[in-house]
Order: sequence, then C-alpha cells, then structure tokens
Amino acid sequence: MADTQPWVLHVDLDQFIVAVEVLRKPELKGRPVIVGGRGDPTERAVVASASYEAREFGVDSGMPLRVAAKRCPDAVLLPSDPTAYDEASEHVMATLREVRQPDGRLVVVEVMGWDEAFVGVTTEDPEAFATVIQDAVLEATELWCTVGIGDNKLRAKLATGFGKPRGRFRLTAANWYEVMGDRPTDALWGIGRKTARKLAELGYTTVRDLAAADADVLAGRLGPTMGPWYRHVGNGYGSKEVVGTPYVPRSRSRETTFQENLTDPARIREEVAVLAGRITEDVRTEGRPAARIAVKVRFAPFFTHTRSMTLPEPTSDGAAIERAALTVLDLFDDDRPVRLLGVRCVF
DNA sequence: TCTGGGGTCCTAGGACCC
DNA sequence: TCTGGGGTCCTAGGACCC
Repeated sequence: MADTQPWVLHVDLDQFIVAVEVLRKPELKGRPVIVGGRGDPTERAVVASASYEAREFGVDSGMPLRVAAKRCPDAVLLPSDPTAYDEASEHVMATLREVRQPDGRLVVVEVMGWDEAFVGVTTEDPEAFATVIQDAVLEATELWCTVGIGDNKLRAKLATGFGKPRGRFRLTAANWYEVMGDRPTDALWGIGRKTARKLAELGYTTVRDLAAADADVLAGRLGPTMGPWYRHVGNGYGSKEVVGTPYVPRSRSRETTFQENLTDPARIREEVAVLAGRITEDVRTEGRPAARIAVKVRFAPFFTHTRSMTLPEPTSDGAAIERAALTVLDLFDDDRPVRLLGVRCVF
C-alpha cells in the first residue's frame, strides 16, 4: 500500500488511421497501406498514416503522397475519411473514461487528439494497469494501443515511443538520464528542428547538455518564457495534472489547398466566401460568436502570409463573417498565384 | 521529398492610455 | 518642454504538435 501513488499514463493508438481502415477491410491486414488526401498520388496531398509494412519502405506521415507511392509502389492507397476516425476515436475515449482505478474511482482522461490521451490513475502497479487499459480498448474497439508510463505528462508521452507497438514503457526521474541523456534535444516533446539548431549553436546538443544549460543564455536566445522552459524539459520536468474537463477550442479554421493555383481575383474571393460559410457553420455549432477573423494565403511556390482583424463586436452572423473575411483578404497586396486559402475565427 | 488540415502557444513591435 | 514607466490591446509571424 505504501507504494500506491499517482501515475500519468499516455495512451496512444498504434497506426490509428490505418488500423481503422483495416478493421473495415480485413483483407488489407499485413499489407503496406497508406492513407492520405483522396488517395490519389498525383494530387497535392500528404500521408496521414502508413502501416508498419509501408514504413519499411521509408514511408512516413507528412510525406507527399506522390513520394510515398514511389517508395512503396505495391502499397494500397486509401482516401482519408475523417468522419470514420472521429467515430472510432470517440469510442476509444468513451472506453477509457469507463475504466476504474484500483480504489474504484473512474480514471481521469485528457484527450490529446484522435489517437491519444493522458490517463491519470493512482496505483501501485502501473504496468499492470496499463495492461488493463490495453485490454479494455482492444475488447471494445479491436484497436491496439501503446501505453507510456510516467511520473508526469512529458515522461509518459516520451515513454510511449519506446513501447511501440502494443507495449508499455516506464520513464521516470529514476531512468530519465539513462534513457534520454545522450539523445539529441529534438527527441524531446516541444523541441523541433529549428529550436534544436539554435540550441546546438549555443553548445547544447544532447538532452543532458540542455538539462545543465545556463538559464540566462537560454532566455537571451529563446525568450524569457521558452528559454528556461527548454531547460526544464531537458530535465524531464513537466505537469503531473491530468485534466478531465471538456476541451474548449480557442479558434476554428478551414483551409483548402487547390490542385491548381488560383490566379483569378474573382475566383479567389469566391473561395474565401465559401470558407467563410464553413466557418459560420462551425461558429453556429460551437454556439459562441467569432471575435476575430483571419485569412491565410499560401502563394506559389510556398510562401504563407496571414492577415486578420478584430470584429467591431463578436458575431455569429454569416454575412458579417463573410464581409470581414473579404475585407481582410483585401489587405493582401501580393498578386502571385495562390495555392492555399484559409479562414479562421477566434472566439 | 515540391510539401494537408486543424490546432496551440509565444514573441515582438506599435498603438494607445494613464 | 523631446521627455518616464507601466499596462493592455492589436497584429503578424514563428515554432511545434497531431
């Protein structure tokens, strides 16, 4: 009993999107499968998910579909079906919310996306509890997941990567440096390529380096908030609080990449109006008025700019939202061809 | 490698006000 | 009179994540 303590578990479904597709097309099991866009490798689209069999060929998420198809010519290409993934995700999350802790209380579930969630639980055997979760999810949904076990969210999240697929892995203060110390800084959650390069310029290459970095040097180069925070991350520190309250979005956006660049100003206005209409639907669904409207334009070859304005007063009115979007569009003076348009509202 | 769609948070400069 | 300091809002862009 003395060893009973709070743990953070990070539950992450294995190749979630592909797994959902294989459930409805069992004949795809064991084959290289790639999901993305409309499933057409000649279009502008990227890989949303690739099966482990496809990954063997160097296919990975975010890769242009065209490249993926070239690397793995035998792969089955499928169109992305967000509605199906929403449903499957809901089923998984509902299953997690029904899991009981050893003391009989329900676990706390914080959803982080379609295919992952943090679960807060107090137990003396987190590995055994992770298995309970895996069994519950598998039985209810036929989907496999990996569970990262940590003494905070950061470590739980990183632990998952070492447990893939279908496994469990524990990462805590006790084995942090042994597991993470010699890895590059961008192995950490929240540090990407750009920041890793800046850190390397300061002489911090590994997680161990970052953990011992000079806080003032970091603040000077990376900002007063982010600088010191990176050092914390290097030490494996992070929030232990799993928040079960429903997620309230701060903004909603809709965007479209056109298969062929747009050059006609009238057509561009039309498309922005269409996006504004979709945002209006979202605003209605959300039941909260939009306070601010932003327009995003990606020009050829690939330069992205945004413009925005705060509305005179928050509104849910479609005409007002469209008018605002078109007004913001007029703030752009670039006339290069357009490959993407987006409209966002901030609540 | 010719690069989707949907989000979050931080930074920094200027406006404006007291 | 050329001159302080703090606070808040607005806007654009950057970085990162799923």
